[in-house]
Amino acid sequence: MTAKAISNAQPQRRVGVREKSAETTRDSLLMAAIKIFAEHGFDGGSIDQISKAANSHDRMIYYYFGNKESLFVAALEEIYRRFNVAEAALTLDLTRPKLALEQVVRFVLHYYKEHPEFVTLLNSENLHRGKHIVRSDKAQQFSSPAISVVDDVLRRGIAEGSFRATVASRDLYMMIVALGYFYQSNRFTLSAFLGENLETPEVFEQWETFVIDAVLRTVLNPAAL
Amino acid sequence: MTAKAISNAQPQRRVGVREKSAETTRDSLLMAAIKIFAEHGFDGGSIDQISKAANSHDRMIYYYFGNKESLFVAALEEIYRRFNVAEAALTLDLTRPKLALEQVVRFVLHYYKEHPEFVTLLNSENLHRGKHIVRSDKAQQFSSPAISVVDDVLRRGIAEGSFRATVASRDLYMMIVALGYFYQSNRFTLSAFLGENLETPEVFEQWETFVIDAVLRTVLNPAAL
Amino acid sequence: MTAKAISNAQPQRRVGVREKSAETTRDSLLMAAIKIFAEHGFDGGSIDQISKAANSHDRMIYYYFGNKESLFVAALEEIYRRFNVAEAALTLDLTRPKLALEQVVRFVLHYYKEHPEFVTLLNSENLHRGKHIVRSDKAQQFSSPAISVVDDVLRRGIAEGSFRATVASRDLYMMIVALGYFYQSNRFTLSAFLGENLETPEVFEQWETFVIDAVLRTVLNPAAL
Amino acid sequence: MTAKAISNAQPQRRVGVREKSAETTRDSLLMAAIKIFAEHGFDGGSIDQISKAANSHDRMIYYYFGNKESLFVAALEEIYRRFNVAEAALTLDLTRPKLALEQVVRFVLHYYKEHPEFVTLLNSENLHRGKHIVRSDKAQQFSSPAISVVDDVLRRGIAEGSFRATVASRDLYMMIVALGYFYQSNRFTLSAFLGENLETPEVFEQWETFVIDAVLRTVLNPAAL
DNA sequence: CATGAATGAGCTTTCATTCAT
DNA sequence: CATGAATGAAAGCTCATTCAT
Repeated sequence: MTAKAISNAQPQRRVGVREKSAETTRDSLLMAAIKIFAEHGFDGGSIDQISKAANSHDRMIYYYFGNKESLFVAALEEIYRRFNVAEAALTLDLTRPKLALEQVVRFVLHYYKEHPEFVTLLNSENLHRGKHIVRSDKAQQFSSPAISVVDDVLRRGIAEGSFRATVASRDLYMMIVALGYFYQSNRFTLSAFLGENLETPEVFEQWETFVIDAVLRTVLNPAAL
Repeated sequence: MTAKAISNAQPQRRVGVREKSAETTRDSLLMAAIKIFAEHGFDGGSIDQISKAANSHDRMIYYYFGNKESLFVAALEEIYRRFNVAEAALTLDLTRPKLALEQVVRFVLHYYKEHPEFVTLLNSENLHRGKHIVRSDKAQQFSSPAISVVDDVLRRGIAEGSFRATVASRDLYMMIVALGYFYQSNRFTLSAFLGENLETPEVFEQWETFVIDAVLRTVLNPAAL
Repeated sequence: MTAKAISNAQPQRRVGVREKSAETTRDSLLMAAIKIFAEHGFDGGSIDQISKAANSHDRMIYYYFGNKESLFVAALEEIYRRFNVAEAALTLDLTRPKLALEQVVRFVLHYYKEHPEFVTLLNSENLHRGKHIVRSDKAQQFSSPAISVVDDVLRRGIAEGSFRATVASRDLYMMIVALGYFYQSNRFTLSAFLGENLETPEVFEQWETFVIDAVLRTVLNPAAL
Repeated sequence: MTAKAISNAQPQRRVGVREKSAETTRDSLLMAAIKIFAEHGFDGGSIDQISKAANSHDRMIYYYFGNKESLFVAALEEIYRRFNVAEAALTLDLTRPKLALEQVVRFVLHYYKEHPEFVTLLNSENLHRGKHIVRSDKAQQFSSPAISVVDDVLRRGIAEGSFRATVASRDLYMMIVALGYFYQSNRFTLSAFLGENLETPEVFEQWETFVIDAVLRTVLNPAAL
């Protein structure tokens, strides 16, 4: 699937090359679905909005995806795929575990910031108690890469002696993700309640520094601090 | 629950002897709104569902709250009020900052676990970019108690010498909340991806222990570890 | 009923003098009804709009008028009463029938222009095939003064010899009213179709001159032209 | 009725063999809209009434027209189109201007009598201050034919010497239309007030005779009377 | 004299979806 | 491969009106 190739798919009508046309329509519907579901949630986003955003028709969604739920599942799978692609491109210097861990934290925080649809789609899915994702065959395989990256770094640090041996990679992974996710997910209510706009670069950087510090202090042997 | 304290009670009247008083109708609509909005979000929850859950009628919601959005705002205000009430009941031993901080973490994690509506309502509000809460006059005052509790503990620990002086109370507050919130908010997708059910007591306790540890390591002077 | 005394009846709450209070509420509801029904018609105007415009409550309309239809009848009667009051104040020089007829035309055209509610309420009533006005005991008595004025002038002119004897006063009355009413009633669609704004004073005056001319030419003996 | 000529037919398609073609559905909705709006006005006529009168469903109105207002605009355009079609079929003997003018008056008065929907729809539109018609691209072009017919006759009469040169065609047009329109539009309240049923053929004919006389006396040179 | 509470039916509009080519 | 047409249910909301004090 060539996701990047289809943004602004306005003139997809009468494309000329017959074989490409189908893929283009399907893809632009999927892109539109991600956008609309991210903005309005599963319930708030309508089939009509999506098909219009894709310069297509309601009927095409049923043609390609069957129904609204399956379209949502496809959207979820697509954003996870993208996350994994981005993460795979992350090259860590495992010989320096502390630095590598810092890189992981930075990557996660920036990815969430630059891909708010990732956060809102997952929120929508959790509101529905994960009922869509369990229908996906690909669910399990999505998470493993992410957690294994953390696991790799953690093992190296322990082997090296700078990291504490009692930290579970699952907990460390969840900690990093939680601190990145929450900031993005709740930035509107937080901004209102704290009286401080969390969307300014300065506040974000301050948070990033704090999170790196907190993660390292959690993981490092006191001697290595 | 002290109904009189509830906000926006426009139609004031003598309570009288009537079986189903106005106070009851308004309150049961609000309780139902919290329940339904928590389960289905703002878009997914319908006026009809709510009025039926409250054994009342659609029309009454408009009579007491004006429209769906104002009802949602009232629901948000109510759950924040409840959180603050619960937090106010928390008695901390400020002479022992480390223990007090642990108590705060435990309180937050348990409150989120036992009040999932708090999490889902806030998620729904953030999906709408905080547009409802900015309409609330009470927004600002809600957060201050929560963050000031953390601030108090932090100051004491710093004064005592056991806590590092460079930690911002806002960051510490957000860290605690993030680690509690995320676990609850994303437990369904996390369970699916990790292949492990996060709703079992054992996993929760393990997480709680980890969070306490992480928070303390972030805050404590290395010497005090 | 002191209709003129109640415009801007905002501070009618806690009026002090007990007896006046009721009349004030009833009157302000009636004034509001005329305004709202005139602007939105019988169907388009709501009980709620009216009671709010009168700084009162829905319930009061039922208290004073019984239901929406009776309120509309009361509004119709009131505007007819006002028209007759205004017409009664018209002093004609019957010794000069031609001039008197011109005065009648001017009066009618200006009354419609300055009382658009008269026109829109009657239109609304005609849309309902006059079903409300037939319920009014006062209906018949309303028209007689108006037509008798025209009749008086016409008789004088005929007696004098300047008017043609074959003109029926009913037709003459309808002609005058039609030319005044239509201009006001249809000014929006006419303006759109003619591409000329009929609400400017110049265009109105031009029309007035034309109507006077047309009426006189219809009535006068050719010799008297 | 030539359905293809109707405006705004967005969903174009092959007519096919289906029993209830789209053309039929759209048209019957439009016919029903004219009927219902004419009977109850814009506010009084409901989408439900219209769709049922057309043996169709609410949803189809939104499919073909978008919303209630656009349906009303389409109805307005259609009745104007019909009027113009009828007028175009009117063949006048311009060599005899006096007779031609009489024909125009007769045509207008009869058209209004036989098409009461024309009157009530325009009244409804004027109640809304012409807000719908200004949205129509076709507004301007509708009136020109009507007024140009009057203009043609008037010019001929002036050229011939029988008509006065100082009469404006716009005023003459408005006079004719006003006298026809008002009789039809206000026949219910007029009947009530005059105590005389304006719907009987005799009274109508008497009025027609009077109007022809009034119009001619307004236009003719005294010498030609 | 006035009001707060309640009601059921109706409103316009949008929903996800299927039919028939 | 794609489309125009159609559908029934439900959405949020407003309607005129009555109850009970």
